[in-house]
Order: sequence, then C-alpha cells, then structure tokens
Amino acid sequence: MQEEIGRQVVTTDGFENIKLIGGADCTYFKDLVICCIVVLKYPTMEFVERTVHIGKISFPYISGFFSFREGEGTIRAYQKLSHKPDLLMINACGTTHPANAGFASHIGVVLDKPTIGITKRIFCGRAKIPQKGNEAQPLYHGRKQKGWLLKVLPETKPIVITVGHLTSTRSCLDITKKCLKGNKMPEPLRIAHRCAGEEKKKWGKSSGT
DNA sequence: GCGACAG
DNA sequence: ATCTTGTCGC
Repeated sequence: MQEEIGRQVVTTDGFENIKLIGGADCTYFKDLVICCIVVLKYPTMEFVERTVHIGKISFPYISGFFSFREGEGTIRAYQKLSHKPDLLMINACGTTHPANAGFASHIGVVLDKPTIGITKRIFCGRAKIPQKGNEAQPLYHGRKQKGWLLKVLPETKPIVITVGHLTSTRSCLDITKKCLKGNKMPEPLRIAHRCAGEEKKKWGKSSGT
C-alpha cells in the first residue's frame, strides 16, 4: 500500500496563495490516541480553530508505519474542521521514507492536500549538521534532496523539514520559516501539540484518573 | 549477523 | 509517544 501511495506523491507546489495553515499532532493516553488539528491564519499565525478526535489505538508503533497508527484519527479530526487549511503541517516525515510514503506524504495523498513533514530526528536521509542559528542544510535521501535540517535556535538540535505532498524543497523551507515565532517548533505544530496535551488532561479529569 | 529505527 | 531526575535561565 505504501508503494502505491508513494507513487502518487507530487513534489512540486500544488497551491496558489496560502491563507490558512493547519498543524496536526497526536498524543496517547492509556489505550487511546488523541489527534488534534489546529488551523492558523498565514502568515500571521493567528488562531482560527481546533478539532480533536479520540479513538482506540489500533496499530502498534512500528518505525516506518506511522500512517496506520495515527492516520485514521488525524483524518477524522480533519473532517471536523469548519475551515479547511490550504496546507497541512504534520509531525512526521514525508518523502524521506523507504517507500516515499512517510505519514506526511501519505495523508497528503489521501486528503489531496499540500503537506510538509516536520520531525525532531532524521528517519531516512543524510545531511550536514547546521551549526549556526538559522542555518539550513539540505537533506538527501537516495540521490535527491528531499528536505532540510534547520538550526532554528542556537541552543537546540535542528529540526528536520521534509517535503510531504504537493510541496517543493524550496517552499517547505520558506513556509516553515514563516511559521517560526521564536520557538524551536513552527507554530502550527507547537499549538497542535499543546492542544493535544490539553485534551488529554481534560479526558483524564472526566474519566477519573 | 548486528544495529538502528519518524511518533 | 511516556516516564523520571536534574540543571539552566528568564
């Protein structure tokens, strides 16, 4: 299935103007997956809305197969959005995947939506380590560049930016940079992460823990 | 054969 | 991801 998805991935820009950008993140609580999506105005990063979907974990954690663990919940959360974003930022890799089908690319194909994958560690690919603040180094996988390592803050490890779907190496770096507001993680993912944590706390309270 | 391995 | 201990800095 991943090979089939991987063949459908487009690595050129498939968007006009971005007015809304989304960020997706999942957290876990007991046997549940809590998936959260936030939508922000671009490039002001002004909050627009958030949705959540909570479901039972249906697939184990296996590196390389994230889509099957966090995909369903993320898509259900996406369907609940009143304002569909022009581009979605995902907390996972995109085309730096053995089958060209990391979660960011996979969900982009399924939703037919431009996506960018952001991770804290490299899964596939090689790159020089950027040292200076704001320095970016190309990330190669196979023979092509598929993303970047970006040293956002001088005191923290660089983030990994990868092309998801309907985006290019050039645009995924430009867009990610415009989403940075003084923190290591770009706003869509930082806010989505915070929202997921709040939902978990809320759930724990109402179910007695 | 052994180690590494997105969240 | 989650959990835990400890340190640094605004």
